[in-house]
Amino acid sequence: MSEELLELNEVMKNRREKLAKLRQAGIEPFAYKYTRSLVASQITDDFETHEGKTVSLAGRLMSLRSMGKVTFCHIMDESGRMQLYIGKKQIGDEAYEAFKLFDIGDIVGAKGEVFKTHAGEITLLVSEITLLTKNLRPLPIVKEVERDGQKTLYDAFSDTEQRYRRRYVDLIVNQPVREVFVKRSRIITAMRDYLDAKGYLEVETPILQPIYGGAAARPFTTHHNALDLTLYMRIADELYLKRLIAGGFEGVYEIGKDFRNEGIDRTHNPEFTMMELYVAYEDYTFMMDLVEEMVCTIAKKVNGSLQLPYQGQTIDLTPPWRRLPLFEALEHHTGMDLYAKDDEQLAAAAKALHIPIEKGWSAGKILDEIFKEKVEPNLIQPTFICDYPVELSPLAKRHRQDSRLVERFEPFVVGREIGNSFTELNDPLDQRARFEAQRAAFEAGDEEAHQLDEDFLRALEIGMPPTAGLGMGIDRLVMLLTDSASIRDVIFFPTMRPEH
RNA sequence: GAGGGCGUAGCUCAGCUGGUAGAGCAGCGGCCUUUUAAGCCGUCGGUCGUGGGUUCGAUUCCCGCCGCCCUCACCA
Repeated sequence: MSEELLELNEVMKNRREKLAKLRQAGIEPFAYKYTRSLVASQITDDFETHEGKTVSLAGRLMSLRSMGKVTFCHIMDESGRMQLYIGKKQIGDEAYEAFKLFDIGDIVGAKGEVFKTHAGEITLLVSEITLLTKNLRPLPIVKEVERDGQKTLYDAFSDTEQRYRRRYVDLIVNQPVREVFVKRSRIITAMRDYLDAKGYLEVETPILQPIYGGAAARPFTTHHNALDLTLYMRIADELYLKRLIAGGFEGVYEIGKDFRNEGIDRTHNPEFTMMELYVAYEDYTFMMDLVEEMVCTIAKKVNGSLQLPYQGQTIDLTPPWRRLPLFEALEHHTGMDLYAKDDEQLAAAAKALHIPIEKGWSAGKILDEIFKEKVEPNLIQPTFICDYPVELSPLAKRHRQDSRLVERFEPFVVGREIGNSFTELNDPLDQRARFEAQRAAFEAGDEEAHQLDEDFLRALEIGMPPTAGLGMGIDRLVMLLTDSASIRDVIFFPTMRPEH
């Protein structure tokens, strides 16, 4: 403790001294409870009703302006801010002396009468101020001034590293950050409401899995001691949810974290939130309609509009969204017909388009690369790209009109994939063959190839009805609907290296 | 993993071609009973991310390391 004190800066030492002084004066600096009658916005939203009434509020001290015998300050609760007028005359000499030991960052309870100052600000004329929690570590002091309706921030807490590492501070001093996370919560609620209203059942499936599957990705590996067993953090929910469809549920969804052992950037975090939905007796065209309707329902609920600004662009979610077969999209953006071409022909095409590829890449991989370079960046307005090559989609059912393709689509917005969907492969023999092909790819060095899941095949052999499946990246959807540039801005605690 | 940028007081930032650091806010001490980036006077506060090197002398130049951001690669 004494060693720790040596490291404290003066401000922090000072606060601890005040803490001791308060205790000496018989004031407990960490209260047990405070009963408040209202929150700040209830008063500011309806001043007439509350004017002259005595109310009690609780919140964090965000500013202090002492004029001697009178101090003005603002407290902030979850709903907003309220100015307090604290006068020696009103609260008494002894209480005013104690109040001088309060700091910005303290959490207080305030009881008083609602009035408006000469300057016109709704204020609490405090008769009783109670310390609820003493702040021992100074907060960044952000000052906000409004001139001609324009808000200017002074000394904003803006260091991204500090903001992500100390999100609790970020949330206190940066109001827009709080709003993003409130909206995130509302988006997920709206999605759940939509799916529940359709009669689908929300379920939970294992996060720790002995065989990881459902996507092409490298997993996190862990170990169960009692079973002496290697387990993987799931990279997708897919194979378990489809077992549930085989088990007789006709519509199931899960919202939860997936984990992929990959790099971190603006659109990727190692743990991220995914919604997966499976509906029996439907196919991917059904799922396209559903995605359109669901995203629009959510957008209307949380933003009140189908038009939304994203990083300087305007996105219009109004259905119907463009539906574009992959090879048409490729032809449109490259001027080349790339359908049914072999590895060599595609390699030549890539070369002609100045897209670097590596030796030994499969046709699917080259197509994927050309797509990413030439098509994806152009998919600004919502677009369904559909009908992918079969080798890229080992869990999707072959296209009913073209066995080289699968019935699959991915919704794109602002040049970014926000989901993935297909008519699910329910032919266990074809599924086994696809797994075998994946095993071959893995043995050839593709670390992200799917693993063969014998039990999943067993479920398909029992019989899974025709089924439509969907995965949606919740974080990316939240980014879109909150105009956030980085996935870190929509995840409370993004993955970071430890500080020391 | 590669390339680029950044890291100075609690917060936001200055610090030119090397001479051991400044401002505003916050803090502390005053004055002040309707202020609102309150004001005025005074004052405290920094192993300049970290470890080496060059130099009489390094926040400044060089190298290693740590962390963050951006771009690329990998991926959703």
